[in-house]
Amino acid sequence: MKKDIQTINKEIAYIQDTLYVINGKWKLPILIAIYNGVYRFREIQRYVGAITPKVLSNYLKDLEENKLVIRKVFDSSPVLVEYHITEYAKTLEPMMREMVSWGANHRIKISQESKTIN
Amino acid sequence: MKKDIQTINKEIAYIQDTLYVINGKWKLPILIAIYNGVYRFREIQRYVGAITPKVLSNYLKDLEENKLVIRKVFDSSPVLVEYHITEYAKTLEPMMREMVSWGANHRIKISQESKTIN
DNA sequence: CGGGATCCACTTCGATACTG
DNA sequence: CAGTATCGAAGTGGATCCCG
Repeated sequence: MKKDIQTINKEIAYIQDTLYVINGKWKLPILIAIYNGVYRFREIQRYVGAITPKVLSNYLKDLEENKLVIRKVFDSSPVLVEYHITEYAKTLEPMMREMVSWGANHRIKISQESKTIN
Repeated sequence: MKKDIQTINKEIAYIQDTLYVINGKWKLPILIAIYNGVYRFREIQRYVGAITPKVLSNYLKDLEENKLVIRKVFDSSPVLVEYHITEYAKTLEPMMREMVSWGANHRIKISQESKTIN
Protein backbone atom coordinates (compact mmCIF):
# COMPACT_ATOMS: atom_id res chain seq x y z
CA MET A 1 0.00 0.00 0.00
CA LYS A 2 2.19 2.68 -1.35
CA LYS A 3 1.05 6.22 -0.71
CA ASP A 4 0.46 8.36 -3.75
CA ILE A 5 3.37 10.11 -5.32
CA GLN A 6 2.42 13.61 -4.25
CA THR A 7 2.14 12.65 -0.61
CA ILE A 8 5.54 11.00 -0.58
CA ASN A 9 7.10 13.89 -2.44
CA LYS A 10 5.68 16.34 0.06
CA GLU A 11 6.95 14.37 3.02
CA ILE A 12 10.40 14.29 1.46
CA ALA A 13 10.30 18.01 0.71
CA TYR A 14 9.19 18.85 4.24
CA ILE A 15 11.85 16.78 5.91
CA GLN A 16 14.43 18.34 3.65
CA ASP A 17 13.27 21.76 4.83
CA THR A 18 13.66 20.66 8.40
CA LEU A 19 17.07 19.19 7.75
CA TYR A 20 18.10 22.46 6.16
CA VAL A 21 17.16 24.38 9.29
CA ILE A 22 18.80 22.04 11.77
CA ASN A 23 21.81 21.22 9.64
CA GLY A 24 25.32 21.17 10.92
CA LYS A 25 27.06 19.20 13.57
CA TRP A 26 26.37 21.51 16.46
CA LYS A 27 23.11 23.32 15.91
CA LEU A 28 20.84 21.10 17.96
CA PRO A 29 23.35 20.52 20.75
CA ILE A 30 23.66 24.30 21.07
CA LEU A 31 19.90 24.70 21.08
CA ILE A 32 19.53 22.08 23.75
CA ALA A 33 22.08 23.80 25.92
CA ILE A 34 20.40 27.20 25.59
CA TYR A 35 17.03 25.55 25.97
CA ASN A 36 18.13 24.26 29.33
CA GLY A 37 19.27 27.57 30.65
CA VAL A 38 22.86 27.66 29.50
CA TYR A 39 22.99 31.24 28.31
CA ARG A 40 26.59 32.37 28.12
CA PHE A 41 29.07 31.92 25.31
CA ARG A 42 31.77 30.13 27.25
CA GLU A 43 29.24 28.15 29.17
CA ILE A 44 27.59 26.92 25.98
CA GLN A 45 31.00 26.04 24.66
CA ARG A 46 31.78 23.96 27.71
CA TYR A 47 28.51 22.09 27.61
CA VAL A 48 28.49 21.35 23.91
CA GLY A 49 31.93 19.87 23.86
CA ALA A 50 34.80 20.18 21.43
CA ILE A 51 33.63 23.26 19.60
CA THR A 52 35.96 26.15 18.92
CA PRO A 53 34.91 29.76 19.52
CA LYS A 54 34.86 30.54 15.83
CA VAL A 55 32.55 27.69 14.98
CA LEU A 56 30.30 28.37 17.96
CA SER A 57 30.14 32.01 16.97
CA ASN A 58 29.13 31.09 13.42
CA TYR A 59 26.41 28.78 14.65
CA LEU A 60 25.03 31.35 17.04
CA LYS A 61 24.87 33.90 14.23
CA ASP A 62 23.09 31.41 12.04
CA LEU A 63 20.65 30.59 14.81
CA GLU A 64 20.04 34.28 15.39
CA GLU A 65 19.41 34.92 11.69
CA ASN A 66 16.96 32.08 11.60
CA LYS A 67 15.23 33.51 14.65
CA LEU A 68 15.80 30.52 16.84
CA VAL A 69 17.86 32.36 19.44
CA ILE A 70 18.06 35.97 20.62
CA ARG A 71 21.27 37.65 21.57
CA LYS A 72 21.15 40.01 24.52
CA VAL A 73 24.07 42.26 25.30
CA PHE A 74 24.46 43.85 28.71
CA ASP A 75 26.59 46.98 28.80
CA SER A 76 28.50 46.00 31.85
CA SER A 77 32.19 45.62 32.13
CA PRO A 78 33.30 43.17 31.20
CA VAL A 79 30.66 42.85 28.53
CA LEU A 80 28.03 40.25 29.26
CA VAL A 81 26.18 38.42 26.53
CA GLU A 82 23.29 36.02 26.86
CA TYR A 83 21.64 33.83 24.32
CA HIS A 84 18.02 32.87 24.74
CA ILE A 85 15.59 30.61 22.96
CA THR A 86 12.83 32.23 20.94
CA GLU A 87 9.23 31.12 21.06
CA TYR A 88 9.62 29.72 17.59
CA ALA A 89 12.54 27.54 18.64
CA LYS A 90 10.27 26.03 21.24
CA THR A 91 8.22 24.47 18.44
CA LEU A 92 11.25 22.28 17.83
CA GLU A 93 10.87 20.69 21.21
CA PRO A 94 8.80 17.62 20.24
CA MET A 95 11.27 16.79 17.50
CA MET A 96 14.26 17.26 19.75
CA ARG A 97 12.65 15.11 22.39
CA GLU A 98 12.23 12.30 19.89
CA MET A 99 15.81 12.67 18.79
CA VAL A 100 17.14 12.61 22.33
CA SER A 101 15.09 9.60 23.22
CA TRP A 102 15.98 7.73 20.05
CA GLY A 103 19.64 8.43 20.68
CA ALA A 104 19.34 7.08 24.21
CA ASN A 105 17.75 3.85 22.99
CA HIS A 106 20.22 3.57 20.17
CA ARG A 107 23.09 3.73 22.60
CA ILE A 108 21.57 0.87 24.56
CA LYS A 109 21.15 -1.16 21.41
CA ILE A 110 24.73 -0.58 20.31
CA SER A 111 26.12 -1.56 23.68
CA GLN A 112 24.09 -4.77 23.62
CA GLU A 113 25.40 -5.64 20.18
CA SER A 114 28.99 -5.23 21.22
CA LYS A 115 28.32 -7.49 24.20
CA THR A 116 26.97 -10.17 21.84
CA ILE A 117 30.06 -9.96 19.68
CA ASN A 118 32.45 -10.35 22.60
CA MET B 1 15.40 26.29 36.69
CA LYS B 2 18.35 24.86 34.93
CA LYS B 3 18.57 21.10 34.82
CA ASP B 4 21.61 19.58 36.39
CA ILE B 5 24.76 19.34 34.36
CA GLN B 6 24.70 15.61 33.86
CA THR B 7 21.19 15.62 32.48
CA ILE B 8 21.98 18.32 29.97
CA ASN B 9 25.20 16.62 28.98
CA LYS B 10 23.38 13.37 28.40
CA GLU B 11 20.72 15.00 26.28
CA ILE B 12 23.41 16.62 24.18
CA ALA B 13 25.29 13.37 23.82
CA TYR B 14 22.17 11.46 22.83
CA ILE B 15 21.12 13.94 20.21
CA GLN B 16 24.62 13.89 18.83
CA ASP B 17 24.36 10.11 18.50
CA THR B 18 21.11 10.51 16.63
CA LEU B 19 22.55 13.19 14.38
CA TYR B 20 25.44 10.90 13.62
CA VAL B 21 23.10 8.17 12.44
CA ILE B 22 20.86 10.38 10.32
CA ASN B 23 23.61 12.62 9.02
CA GLY B 24 23.90 13.69 5.43
CA LYS B 25 21.67 15.52 3.08
CA TRP B 26 19.82 12.52 1.72
CA LYS B 27 19.58 9.85 4.37
CA LEU B 28 16.15 10.63 5.75
CA PRO B 29 14.65 11.43 2.36
CA ILE B 30 15.83 8.03 1.15
CA LEU B 31 14.45 6.34 4.23
CA ILE B 32 11.10 8.03 3.78
CA ALA B 33 10.93 6.88 0.20
CA ILE B 34 11.72 3.27 1.07
CA TYR B 35 9.46 3.53 4.07
CA ASN B 36 6.61 4.36 1.73
CA GLY B 37 7.13 1.44 -0.55
CA VAL B 38 9.59 2.86 -3.04
CA TYR B 39 11.93 -0.10 -3.28
CA ARG B 40 13.93 0.17 -6.46
CA PHE B 41 17.14 2.07 -7.08
CA ARG B 42 15.99 4.23 -9.96
CA GLU B 43 12.64 4.74 -8.35
CA ILE B 44 14.21 5.96 -5.13
CA GLN B 45 16.40 8.24 -7.18
CA ARG B 46 13.40 9.77 -8.89
CA TYR B 47 11.50 10.32 -5.68
CA VAL B 48 14.32 11.79 -3.69
CA GLY B 49 15.23 14.39 -6.27
CA ALA B 50 18.52 15.65 -7.55
CA ILE B 51 20.68 12.82 -6.29
CA THR B 52 23.22 11.16 -8.54
CA PRO B 53 23.59 7.38 -8.71
CA LYS B 54 26.97 7.50 -7.02
CA VAL B 55 25.72 9.44 -4.05
CA LEU B 56 22.58 7.35 -3.76
CA SER B 57 24.66 4.20 -3.91
CA ASN B 58 26.90 5.44 -1.12
CA TYR B 59 23.95 6.32 1.05
CA LEU B 60 22.30 2.97 0.51
CA LYS B 61 25.50 1.20 1.49
CA ASP B 62 25.73 3.31 4.60
CA LEU B 63 22.11 2.60 5.48
CA GLU B 64 22.70 -1.09 4.93
CA GLU B 65 25.78 -1.10 7.14
CA ASN B 66 23.83 0.62 9.88
CA LYS B 67 21.08 -1.96 9.50
CA LEU B 68 18.41 0.51 8.59
CA VAL B 69 17.72 -1.01 5.18
CA ILE B 70 18.08 -4.47 3.69
CA ARG B 71 19.19 -5.09 0.14
CA LYS B 72 17.49 -7.93 -1.65
CA VAL B 73 18.82 -9.15 -4.98
CA PHE B 74 16.66 -11.20 -7.32
CA ASP B 75 18.55 -13.34 -9.82
CA SER B 76 16.40 -12.42 -12.73
CA SER B 77 17.53 -10.86 -15.91
CA PRO B 78 17.87 -8.04 -15.86
CA VAL B 79 18.96 -8.09 -12.26
CA LEU B 80 16.37 -6.78 -9.84
CA VAL B 81 17.27 -5.18 -6.56
CA GLU B 82 14.96 -4.07 -3.82
CA TYR B 83 15.66 -2.06 -0.71
CA HIS B 84 13.50 -2.55 2.32
CA ILE B 85 13.18 -0.95 5.71
CA THR B 86 14.34 -2.97 8.71
CA GLU B 87 12.39 -3.27 11.91
CA TYR B 88 14.98 -1.10 13.59
CA ALA B 89 14.50 1.68 11.06
CA LYS B 90 10.85 1.71 11.99
CA THR B 91 11.82 2.98 15.43
CA LEU B 92 12.78 6.19 13.66
CA GLU B 93 9.21 6.78 12.62
CA PRO B 94 8.10 9.06 15.49
CA MET B 95 11.13 11.25 14.95
CA MET B 96 10.61 11.40 11.21
CA ARG B 97 6.95 12.25 11.72
CA GLU B 98 7.90 15.18 13.90
CA MET B 99 10.43 16.35 11.35
CA VAL B 100 7.96 16.14 8.48
CA SER B 101 5.32 17.97 10.41
CA TRP B 102 7.69 20.65 11.64
CA GLY B 103 8.90 21.17 8.09
CA ALA B 104 5.36 21.56 6.87
CA ASN B 105 4.58 24.19 9.49
CA HIS B 106 7.87 25.91 8.89
CA ARG B 107 7.05 26.26 5.22
CA ILE B 108 3.78 27.93 6.14
CA LYS B 109 5.54 30.29 8.50
CA ILE B 110 8.13 31.25 5.90
CA SER B 111 5.52 31.94 3.27
CA GLN B 112 3.61 34.15 5.68
CA GLU B 113 6.76 36.12 6.47
CA SER B 114 7.49 36.79 2.83
CA LYS B 115 3.92 37.99 2.41
CA THR B 116 4.41 40.43 5.27
CA ILE B 117 7.57 41.79 3.72
CA ASN B 118 5.99 42.43 0.34
C1' DC C 1 34.54 37.60 28.68
C1' DG C 2 33.11 37.18 23.95
C1' DG C 3 34.53 36.77 20.21
C1' DG C 4 37.33 37.73 15.09
C1' DA C 5 41.24 36.44 11.66
C1' DT C 6 43.78 33.24 9.18
C1' DC C 7 44.92 29.01 7.32
C1' DC C 8 44.14 24.42 6.26
C1' DA C 9 42.48 19.39 6.13
C1' DC C 10 38.83 16.81 5.19
C1' DT C 11 34.58 15.36 3.69
C1' DT C 12 30.69 15.74 0.84
C1' DC C 13 28.50 16.45 -3.11
C1' DG C 14 27.78 16.96 -8.06
C1' DA C 15 28.88 16.34 -13.15
C1' DT C 16 29.95 13.28 -16.49
C1' DA C 17 30.85 9.13 -18.50
C1' DC C 18 30.84 4.29 -18.55
C1' DT C 19 29.79 -0.98 -17.37
C1' DG C 20 27.82 -5.91 -16.45
C1' DC D 1 18.40 -1.92 -14.43
C1' DA D 2 21.70 -1.04 -10.96
C1' DG D 3 25.23 0.59 -10.28
C1' DT D 4 31.00 2.15 -10.64
C1' DA D 5 34.99 5.38 -11.99
C1' DT D 6 37.05 9.73 -12.10
C1' DC D 7 37.44 14.42 -11.30
C1' DG D 8 36.72 18.62 -9.24
C1' DA D 9 34.13 22.34 -6.68
C1' DA D 10 32.58 23.75 -2.45
C1' DG D 11 31.43 23.79 2.04
C1' DT D 12 32.48 22.66 6.86
C1' DG D 13 34.84 22.30 10.72
C1' DG D 14 39.28 22.42 13.41
C1' DA D 15 43.92 24.66 15.02
C1' DT D 16 46.03 28.51 16.38
C1' DC D 17 46.61 33.07 17.51
C1' DC D 18 44.89 37.56 18.45
C1' DC D 19 41.82 41.60 20.19
C1' DG D 20 38.85 45.11 22.87
